[in-house]
Amino acid sequence: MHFEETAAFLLAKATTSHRNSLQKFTSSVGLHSGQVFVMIELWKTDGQRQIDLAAHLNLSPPTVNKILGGLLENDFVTRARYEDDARSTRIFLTEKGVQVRESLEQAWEELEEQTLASLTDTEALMLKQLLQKLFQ
Amino acid sequence: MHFEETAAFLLAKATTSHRNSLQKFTSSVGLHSGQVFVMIELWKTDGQRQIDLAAHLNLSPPTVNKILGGLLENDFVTRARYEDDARSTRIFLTEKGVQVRESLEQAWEELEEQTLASLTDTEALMLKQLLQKLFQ
DNA sequence: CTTTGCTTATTAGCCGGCTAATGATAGCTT
DNA sequence: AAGCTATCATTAGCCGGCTAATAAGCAAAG
Repeated sequence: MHFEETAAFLLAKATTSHRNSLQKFTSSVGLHSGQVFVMIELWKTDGQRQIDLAAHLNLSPPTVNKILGGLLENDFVTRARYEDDARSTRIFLTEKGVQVRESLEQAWEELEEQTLASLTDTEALMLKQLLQKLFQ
Repeated sequence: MHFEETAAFLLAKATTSHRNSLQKFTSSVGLHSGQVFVMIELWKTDGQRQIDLAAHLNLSPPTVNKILGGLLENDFVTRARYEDDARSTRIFLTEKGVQVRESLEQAWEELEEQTLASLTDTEALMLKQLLQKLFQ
């Protein structure tokens, strides 16, 4: 069997390589790669509970908790009690957290460009559609 | 900007998800996800130095070193001095390391099937070609 | 033969994932 | 009201990546 030619193999290899690129670009705006996705989710809907963030991000609650620790330390978000349920906390963007979006969008455009550099526009579109279909 | 529609975003999400599937399948044959790629490389060429493994796998030397630690502990590989250079070690498959290949190939087929379940044959082929083009 | 510099392996320590286990709270059943 | 159960956040601990720093050995220049 030629593992190297399977989609499972290629996808796994793509993981590592893409994470390295991602890390480079996000660090230029002061964020770690994992933190970015939490921020994107909060920009969509601010004030979510951790459990909801985890569900929306397709990540485990401990992973979200750990990532939030870093974001809290660096003042990108704050925690607040959930009024109706003492078990939960709600996560809110700080001013800094709101403002970093613009820098990230710029970095993201460069990342996207670099990611797709080896593909034609048609291929890029196909890739996006296929990825969406794979893990919707 | 809609991050969710970029290839960079979709790739990051897809690969995380894929790693979880991968882990499930490889653990069924007693290997961790990262160890699999080292084994695949050794099945291609046994007796490589760590530095060459790292280069072929596109991983950092410390990462390879750490993964080999686990493989050594579980008797999938052994270390031997490199005759011509005392700095290097060569990594060799054990009998167990050779034999686990068959089990992994079976598990890998299932993984591949599950990975591509939502795609047609044509789409699967396109995906593989695009990934190969992206990270060759 | 010594010194300087490069290469290899390793260690330490970080982030991003995960599972399993805890503790606190909410809520439902009785 | 009491007790069981489910839910949420958190902690501990693991693997897979990485960079930076260390130690050891090789090799070439002087």
